[in-house]
Amino acid sequence: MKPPSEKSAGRRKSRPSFEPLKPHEIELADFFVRMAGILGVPRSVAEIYALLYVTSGPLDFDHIQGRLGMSKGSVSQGLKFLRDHEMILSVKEKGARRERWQPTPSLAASLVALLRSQVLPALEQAQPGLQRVLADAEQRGAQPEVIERLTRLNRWNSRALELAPLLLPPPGA
Amino acid sequence: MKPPSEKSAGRRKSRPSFEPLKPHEIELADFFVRMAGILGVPRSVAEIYALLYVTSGPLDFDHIQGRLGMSKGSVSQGLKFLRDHEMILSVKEKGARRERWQPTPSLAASLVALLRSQVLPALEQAQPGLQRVLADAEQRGAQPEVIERLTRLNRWNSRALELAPLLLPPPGA
DNA sequence: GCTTAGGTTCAAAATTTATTGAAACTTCAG
DNA sequence: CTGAAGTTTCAATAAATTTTGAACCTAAGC
Repeated sequence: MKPPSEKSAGRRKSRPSFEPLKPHEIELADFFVRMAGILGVPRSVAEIYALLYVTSGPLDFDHIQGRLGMSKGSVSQGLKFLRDHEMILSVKEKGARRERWQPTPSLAASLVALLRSQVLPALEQAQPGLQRVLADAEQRGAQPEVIERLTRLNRWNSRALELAPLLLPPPGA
Repeated sequence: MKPPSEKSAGRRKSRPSFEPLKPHEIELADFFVRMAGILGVPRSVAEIYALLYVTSGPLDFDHIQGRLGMSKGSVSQGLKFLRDHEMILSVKEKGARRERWQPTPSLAASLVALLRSQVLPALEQAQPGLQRVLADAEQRGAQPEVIERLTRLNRWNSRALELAPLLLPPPGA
């Protein structure tokens, strides 16, 4: 028994009216939302990913919006985020107008890309500042204890920057 | 030239009036704040840690509050957080009333403790739910593609839980 | 060229998270 | 026991983040 459809005055575009998430889908979404929360990724993004993850085929914009009951803006931004971090792929069929999305094959790779994009810039930006702080401390004849700490911090930072490209190969490897 | 001190009517307790952070201290604090941000740790906590980190001796409550220009509540909560995550140590001198704080020797260990406390509970809590979602999918005869994904997710989760105690030994190891 | 499906942008509104400060609690010295 | 230093609690407020939705692009088809 289909729902009577929203006041279809003259039947214009047969708005599909999507189903809300089923319990097992909600449960998975919750998992992704919690995990994403640790990295500061917003709920809506995690929900989109989760939906694509439990769905076998690729989904288009309207399906995502409909099933998650989310605004256009959020879907657009969420897809952008996931795209930028290489967590989803577009599977545009030939001759078709709309794009359809599905998760990247490897969730592991996706997470790595995400981490990369969050941590690396911070490390890079910090580099000169940290060096300056250390130099400053040495020059002012700070306590050896403090110098030691700052030195270690600098070493860490440099090493992390050296290692990063190996562990987290940039787009193209 | 000391500041004239706040309306000292009769000189009661010689309120110390702490210096604001110096440029190099601010720079380091910024670094910690940014890094902390990635893990969702609030600014005030990162600032406290940074201050202890660039200071040679241990600091007491009032010094922290004074130099950071922060409310009592924030300092108390911040210290609690850092304590709970084993990132700072109390060095109460014998016969003294107040506690004095300094960073734990190993920043690495501190970070590990922090991660541990954020990630582990999420993984643990997720375990049963994820298994349920997978069982559900199998029972409903979901697409092999989806089953495959959910299986992998479960494997990941279990492995992470097995490995966790090795890499991140719980308090006492 | 026009029209429009399909998406994006972005300022305003809603929500979440962090900070404050006054009151309450604890503990030690006397 | 009393007094007060030292700290914690927590409701109220402030700040930061997320979501929304309506206006605005942009390319495809006619």
